[in-house]
Amino acid sequence: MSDIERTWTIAEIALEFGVTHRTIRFYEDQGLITPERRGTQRIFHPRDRVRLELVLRGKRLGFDLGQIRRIVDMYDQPPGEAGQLRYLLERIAARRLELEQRRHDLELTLAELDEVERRCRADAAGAPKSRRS
Amino acid sequence: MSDIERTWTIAEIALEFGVTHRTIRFYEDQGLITPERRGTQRIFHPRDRVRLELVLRGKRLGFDLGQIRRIVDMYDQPPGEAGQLRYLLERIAARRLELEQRRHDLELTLAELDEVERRCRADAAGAPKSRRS
DNA sequence: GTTTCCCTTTACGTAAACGTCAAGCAAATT
DNA sequence: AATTTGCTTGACGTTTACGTAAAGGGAAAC
Repeated sequence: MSDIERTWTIAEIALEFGVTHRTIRFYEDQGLITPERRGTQRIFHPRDRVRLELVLRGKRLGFDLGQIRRIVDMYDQPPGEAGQLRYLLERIAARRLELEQRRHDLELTLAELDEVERRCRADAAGAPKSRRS
Repeated sequence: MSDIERTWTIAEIALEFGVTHRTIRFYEDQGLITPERRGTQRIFHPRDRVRLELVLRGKRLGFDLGQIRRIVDMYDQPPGEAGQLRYLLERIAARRLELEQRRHDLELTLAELDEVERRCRADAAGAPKSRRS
């Protein structure tokens, strides 16, 4: 009776997330997503959607697919032994450092954009005749 | 005595700006810089330095070389040419949107890292299989 | 039963931004 | 003169993230 777990086809996923079939199959090749196979067809479950979401966000953040895979792999680690947990914590810490560095660069870039835009608008407004560097 | 206009060699420029010779020649191929040629050698004038500076800043801001080319070309054109300024402002606005999306993604990711870490620590405390200090 | 779709795999192609030889000129030094 | 040093021009190689075409399966529609 219930949609205990809806599933999606590759076309639906591609449309919804704004990527092509090729992209999705490529991500599967890279081990970023692992949709179920019914015969030869791919069946996408909610967890595949979550992972794809993470992948796309990682891309927007400017990570390459290798790094993205390491990131998404962190999310469904089996709660394992203490050693593994410590290792995971280490990687989380490292990733956080990276992200915070990135955030810093981002702020710098936005500030520089503001500055360029400011000068640009000054040029546009200030009856420009000649300019010095 | 009259350093009325100092010039630089490709090696000096490369060292100073932290790029390789290959990069500089590539930028020349792309029409981003046009150093003087004395015989077969390249002679860099202050204006080449200015343009290279613009190129590198554009790269830091995340523009591709095609966009950068349009931007640095503005440098030689009648200052304040309305169309060109508008183009630059458009690119800046678009880039800012991307960066702000990125900042949002960053916050989400950092928050999720916190969450993963929290669960991870709960696991470590709740089901300790081995102890280590 | 055949056409129509959607999906599949395999495989080669592409673009950006250089890297990396290879081979050679030209001035400076020995 | 010979060597070294710095610069030059091709020209092919590299990586990432897919695009694109070829060839075909399986089921649903006609």
